[in-house]
Amino acid sequence: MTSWVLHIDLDQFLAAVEVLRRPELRGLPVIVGGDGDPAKRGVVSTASYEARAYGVHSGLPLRTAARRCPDAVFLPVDREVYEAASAEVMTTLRTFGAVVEVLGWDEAFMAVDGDAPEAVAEEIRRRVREATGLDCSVGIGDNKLRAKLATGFAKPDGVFRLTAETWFATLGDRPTDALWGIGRKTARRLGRLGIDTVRGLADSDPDELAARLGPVTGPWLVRLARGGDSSPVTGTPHAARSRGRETTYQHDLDDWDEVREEVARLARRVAEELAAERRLAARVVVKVRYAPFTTRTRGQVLDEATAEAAALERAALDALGRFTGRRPVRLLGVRAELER
DNA sequence: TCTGGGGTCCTAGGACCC
DNA sequence: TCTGGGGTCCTAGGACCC
Repeated sequence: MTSWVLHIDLDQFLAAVEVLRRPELRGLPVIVGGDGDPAKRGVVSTASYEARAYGVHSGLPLRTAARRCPDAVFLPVDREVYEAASAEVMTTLRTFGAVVEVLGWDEAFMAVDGDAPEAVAEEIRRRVREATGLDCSVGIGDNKLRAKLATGFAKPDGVFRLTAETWFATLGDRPTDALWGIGRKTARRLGRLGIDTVRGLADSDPDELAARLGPVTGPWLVRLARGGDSSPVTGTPHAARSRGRETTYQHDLDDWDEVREEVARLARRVAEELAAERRLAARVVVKVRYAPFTTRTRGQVLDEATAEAAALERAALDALGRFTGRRPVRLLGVRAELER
């Protein structure tokens, strides 16, 4: 009996949920992001396939999206609705009796045994569609990494299998940032070392890369390019290591009294959430993003672990006091690192 | 391209200790 | 007193992902 990993990924999730409750939007370019006003600061969370045809994608500033696709329907992010839809999908996946590892709102891994993973994948897609009205794609792999990457080839609304045998034929000539964990910056660093493709990275010397990119990162990158991944699919959700809140202001704050007030407010909000989850903060980190987008952080260790609002507020304000710059601020954040 | 908000993990450098 | 080397811990920053 063969063991398989399936990676399930909902297609254009946020946009698809919005179309479900407003069927008249079907077939239109739909862009979900920020508070739905493309004139404001914010980015695209999800664009429907119709909107993607205009070059709109996740992470694109809303203003730019509006310029590229002026006829799009812009909608605000509605967390609760997506969380509910996501929960329904995950419940459906659990009806298979396999281990399900949730990876966020719209993704999950499943560990499946047998000789017909494609049949299981199609059955998953059928049940999800029936229960929720949502389409998903399924990647099949002999480990999590290959299953995850397979999904990119399965989309939209399909199934794709990627194994050790087909790895290099499928991905060998692709740029290194096709891999899960390599982004633009790392791809450019690798490029400067003469490594441009997945195959090139796979053929690199792990020790050489360790010396240049770090003792853990170097060898890990080579393993990644070879498709190696021995991490298990785990159903046990792991406890959060940190909890935070941050806000980008529509207009920069230049009054430092207001900055202090906002940091205190964010700290109290984090404290509320910690108390509700019965977790304690060990350290508080304040983040300040100045108007030209330079970001600085300062941390403050707590005398004892706590979820008390007054203590978190005091620590956050202490940390804020250690910032030297008094330039206009576009974002403030407070994050609690939790006691293990 | 005027760039969200929620996270996680790794690295470099300094402090400190023997 | 111009001074080594190794280990460990902490902090700030960076990269990445959804």
